[in-house]
Amino acid sequence: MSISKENFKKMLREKGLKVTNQRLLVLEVLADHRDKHMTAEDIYDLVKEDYPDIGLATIYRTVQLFRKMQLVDRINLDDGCLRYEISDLFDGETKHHHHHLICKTCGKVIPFEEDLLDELERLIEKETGFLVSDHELKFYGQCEECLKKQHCISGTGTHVEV
Amino acid sequence: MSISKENFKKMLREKGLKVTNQRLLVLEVLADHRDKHMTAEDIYDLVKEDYPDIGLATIYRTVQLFRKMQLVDRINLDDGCLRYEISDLFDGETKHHHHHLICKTCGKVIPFEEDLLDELERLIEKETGFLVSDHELKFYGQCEECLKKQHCISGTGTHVEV
DNA sequence: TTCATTGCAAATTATTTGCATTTGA
DNA sequence: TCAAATGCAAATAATTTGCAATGAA
Repeated sequence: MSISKENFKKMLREKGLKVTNQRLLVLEVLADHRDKHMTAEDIYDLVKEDYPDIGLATIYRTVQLFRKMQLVDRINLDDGCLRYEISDLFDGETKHHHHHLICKTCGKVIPFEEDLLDELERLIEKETGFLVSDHELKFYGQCEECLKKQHCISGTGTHVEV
Repeated sequence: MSISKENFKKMLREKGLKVTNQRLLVLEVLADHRDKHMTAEDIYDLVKEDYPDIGLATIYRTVQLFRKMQLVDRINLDDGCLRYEISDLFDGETKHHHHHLICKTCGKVIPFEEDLLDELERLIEKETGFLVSDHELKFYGQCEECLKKQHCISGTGTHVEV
């Protein structure tokens, strides 16, 4: 099951919510940046290019709404802000849920895909009765480059996309 | 390899750092609350009982130091604050690294132990060259009780220990 | 003595909220 | 028309930081 832009509009209307330019633009920006980890500020700056009057509060309210609609996932890379990415429910492209490898030295964030966790989810459901709907998995360590040059200019820990 | 209280003092001295009452008390509080997820505020309140003059900033600086010393792990349960627990390196008790099941309905946090991730860590190291030193895994969903009484008084989402 | 540490208060910063105004249905 | 949505500014709240005073070695 996949959600298209038209579906999205219908979903809003069905709930008595309104289709606004702001909502469409936020969705578009997120869809155009699949697999990037976007902060509210990042989204804000991009939407501003098309719609200079938008307010940051609207971005926050919109991603909250999208999260409830299961249109975006929130990720936390422990750098002091929350990040958002469009969910695999939107627009079909079957994207496996991925994990993040976070380099403690240079701050780089590397995505890693695999399905081993499905097995674990089933184990949890059997053993605890807890119904899993989502998960977040982060690995901390050192990336290949930083391992090579151990004398790597001791990084800032700032978020870096890969 | 396990770190004792004496080891801890030695580690500090070796680095030219000082053994203070505040540091000893924070360590003690954390050790006495294994498997609880303690906020800085929680630690602060408990240390205050023995040492009423301690400042909150000292708690923050101390857990930062302990993290660098690998004495505590930091966990993020997405409730707006960071939590700390003593690491399995301290005082021997072999505690498996555990994961957290977070109930979206009532906010309960259930620990879950297993070792499946070791396998995954080895896979990552082989495929990406990334050296994993730690991980954090959270599952979101609904706990058994909330599933039963779906009409569960729609929870606050506040952190609840189990 | 001397430099690391502390407590306090002020600063920082991501996110949320109140409210008057605007806008989609 | 009218409730939902927005932009703005102010509020919130966890964490960090500057600095003078304190304390461990």
